[in-house]
Amino acid sequence: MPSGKSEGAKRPNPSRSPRSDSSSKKRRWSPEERAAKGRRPRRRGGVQSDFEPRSESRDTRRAGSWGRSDRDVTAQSSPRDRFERDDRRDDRRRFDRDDRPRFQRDDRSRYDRDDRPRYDRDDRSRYDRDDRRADRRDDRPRFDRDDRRTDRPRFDRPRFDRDDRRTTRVERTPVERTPVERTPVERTPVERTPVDRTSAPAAVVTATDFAELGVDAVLVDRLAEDGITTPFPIQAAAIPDAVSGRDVLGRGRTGSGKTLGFGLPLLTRLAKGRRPGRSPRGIILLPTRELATQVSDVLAPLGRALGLRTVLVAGGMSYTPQLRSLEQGVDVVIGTPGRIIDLMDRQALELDAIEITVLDEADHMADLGFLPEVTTILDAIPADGQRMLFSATLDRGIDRLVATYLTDPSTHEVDGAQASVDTMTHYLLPIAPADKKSITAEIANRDGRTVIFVRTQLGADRVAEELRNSGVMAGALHGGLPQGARNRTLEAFKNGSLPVLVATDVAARGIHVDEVGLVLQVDPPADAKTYLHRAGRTARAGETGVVATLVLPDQRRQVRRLARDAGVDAIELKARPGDADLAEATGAAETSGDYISSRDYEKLIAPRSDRGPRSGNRRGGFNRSEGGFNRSGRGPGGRSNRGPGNGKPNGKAGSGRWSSDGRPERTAYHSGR
DNA sequence: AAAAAAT
Repeated sequence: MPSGKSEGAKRPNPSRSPRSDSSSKKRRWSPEERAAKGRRPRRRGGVQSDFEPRSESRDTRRAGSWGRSDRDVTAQSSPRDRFERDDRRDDRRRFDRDDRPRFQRDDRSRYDRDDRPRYDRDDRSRYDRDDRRADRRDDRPRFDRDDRRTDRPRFDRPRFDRDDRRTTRVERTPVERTPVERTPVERTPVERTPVDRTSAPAAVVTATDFAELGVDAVLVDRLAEDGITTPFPIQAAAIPDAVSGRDVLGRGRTGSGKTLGFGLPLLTRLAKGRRPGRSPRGIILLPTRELATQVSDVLAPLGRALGLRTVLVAGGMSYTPQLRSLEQGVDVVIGTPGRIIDLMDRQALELDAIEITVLDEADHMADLGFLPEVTTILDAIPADGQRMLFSATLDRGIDRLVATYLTDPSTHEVDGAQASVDTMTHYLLPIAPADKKSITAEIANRDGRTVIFVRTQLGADRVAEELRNSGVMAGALHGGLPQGARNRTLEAFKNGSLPVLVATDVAARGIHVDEVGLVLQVDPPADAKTYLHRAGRTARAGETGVVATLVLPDQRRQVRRLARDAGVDAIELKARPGDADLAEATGAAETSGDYISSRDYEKLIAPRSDRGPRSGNRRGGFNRSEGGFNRSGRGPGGRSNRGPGNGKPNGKAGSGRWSSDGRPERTAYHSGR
């Protein structure tokens, strides 16, 4: 087998492995050879692309034009375009594949590898993995997967739907669903699209109290006891249709009162058509346990006033109370998808008597990670019932759910998906990477409640710990914590003993805490929707609030764009530690540096001495009765680590039971100096 | 990436 062109040496190129029969591998043609044989130049896998003959002179290429397609030339002529494209993976890939000059490529990868990300990335991914494994490894994934597989067939159907949806949507929906019982009278065509798009809600709101909206008189009285007499815009808009039994899509900005928007009509309708039987007739699905708990806390007392029983069905909590409630019979299930399916599998929960279904944070529930479970539940619910989807950001993502599960919904949007313009101030804070920790600490050290958002669970733990090391009392909240710790941390934050909450996006949506004066995004949000939801933890129900986002040099473009997409008019303010500007904008204050031991923190979050789940009479999200609280702890054992005098019997803290719920004692004893 | 069920 003569090898094409010998260079004198007989040995094959040592870098090429021999074939299995130990004959030498065929040598690649050089570009010139390829050309001579009428082949097109190789496009990948070789070094030759740089030597490819081109029309442009070398100088031209050096000047930055690697393009030979019109596209690239265009891109080159508009630097802005080029950069924007550069941000996107697809394009990056395209550049790689094509003939991007080598120096560019090397440049980038060297930057990636060496500079910023190295320990960041390595550390993080390693920890993340471990973290995840610790959380999930042995038990969950296998089941999850199996579960999902069984879901898939069911889930494939919607995909099928997707193609059909546009054309057959109108005919198809009625066919699949059994004819609706509701009388046509209730569905006046005129009411079909009462979209209230207005930033001046008062002009549109006609009803001045809940009774006029059709809410049950008992509920109206009960609400009045709490001082709730005037409906918020989203409530005024959505409640009448919802009470009449129509399917509803509701969008109202964060903190605008959506919970009552669907809760009141749900309870009103169930109270009206009382029906014997133990199976629940209403169900409300939510994406996080905290949110489910909160909604349950709001609606349980209202339901009780009507003689309607509710049950909170969410993971991480004891089965027994949930099972017992279901056994005794409940009217409304409020919960998260996983445990609901769990109890369905155990035959403890039947959904075949459900008349009203609500998806809160519906766009999130339509996310890929949630959709299978959500559809599993929706498929188990009789098709002729009423369905309501609510969120601050209702976007196209819910189309499939709407097409499959809703009939002729009426849509109510109030103030669109935007942040409230007049009560929220947004800052983008470009900072130097080296300042990130100290600026975070200074901002967190402000007076009042602060929520800090980070991207990962590990990040939440780390930032909270760093803050305590700088003398700022802060606690982490994320899905990797035991449920008990999650509850107690949030409770401490609500009652004021914990001024700073460092959270993942588990707390991005829906969670209501009064008087959160500032939201600080240490990691930028994943998208504009997340920006809005995170921001919505402040400036709730008429309060004012500040949203500050730290921006590292290479995040500027991305974050500006996010803010723009979120419809936010943000002020950019370059920040250095100690800046007067920063202090004025955010209330940032120099930290004491007096480190707070993990022990002092654990005391703060320690389990209450009286066991048992939550006492039923906890006030829900709509009270504004919280008093003030002390600022961050100053110094080890600082007095402010104790709860404030707000009546919480927290005295028995130090019980040491904290470690018993499986959380390893942190070795926080490396002081930052 | 996070969240959501644990036997």
